[in-house]
Amino acid sequence: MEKLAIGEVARRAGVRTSTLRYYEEAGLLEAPDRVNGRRRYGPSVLPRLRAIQVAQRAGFTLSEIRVLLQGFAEEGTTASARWRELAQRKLVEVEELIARARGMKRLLEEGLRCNCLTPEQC
Amino acid sequence: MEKLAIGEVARRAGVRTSTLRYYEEAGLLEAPDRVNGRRRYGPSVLPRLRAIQVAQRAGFTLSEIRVLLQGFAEEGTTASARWRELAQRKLVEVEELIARARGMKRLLEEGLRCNCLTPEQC
DNA sequence: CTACAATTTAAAGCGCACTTTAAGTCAAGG
DNA sequence: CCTTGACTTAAAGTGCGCTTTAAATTGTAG
Repeated sequence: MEKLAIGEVARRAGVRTSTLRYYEEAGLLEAPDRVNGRRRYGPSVLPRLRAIQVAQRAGFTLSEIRVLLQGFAEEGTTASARWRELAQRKLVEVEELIARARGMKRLLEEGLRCNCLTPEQC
Repeated sequence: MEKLAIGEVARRAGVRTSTLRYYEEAGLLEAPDRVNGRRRYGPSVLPRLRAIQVAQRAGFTLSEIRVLLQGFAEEGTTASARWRELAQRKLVEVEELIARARGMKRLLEEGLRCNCLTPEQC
């Protein structure tokens, strides 16, 4: 039997059981089978969780990831087309984030070079 | 008379009146004088608000900014020494942020180059 | 059999930076 | 006089991604 209990999935994926229930609630994971009321996951949940983690590292929010992982395409839109579109948009956001962070860095370095007594007078 | 009503301060600083009350509550702004129960701000609130905005753009949280703006130094610590210390630490954080964002960017670009059908198989 | 560990649920809590709401006060203008 | 608009307060709400709590139930080991 390759059905995994929630604790086992959590252990293997490196998340908490509460996170798995939360993801289910949030529509990121399908509701798994139940045995005596307990969740029993098929092994495919593990790559799915890895995909979620990768997408999170790429800066997607959970609700964006939910859209990314949805199986059905709208009118002639494949999953990969949807992914491409979202990734393209996210890339712009991430580039903006980098630009903002560089701005912060410059501000901080300037602030450190400047000899003002308080930031207010700077 | 150079005393400003809260709405005037908000307009000039580009924030909401609720934000000003919130900053007061949070210890970022001193409680101003009152006339008939209404707040009357001296003009020095404007540079202070600008300082807060600059610090926010530099990535400081409000509670860090509160510390930054505190007039009193601990034992032989001047305001600028405290600022330097916090700025130094924040610089490290910002550099980490930039590194993470670059990681995201790489992930996204790789994902866009790859021809997987779904992120799960990628 | 009994104790323990894992599981279940719904609901609340958290940290951040505010915003919104509701109900009330007050001054100036028409 | 009456409306309008700016102001007051305390308390609750927002969005995000979870975590924590409480109380109940079940499977397993000793």
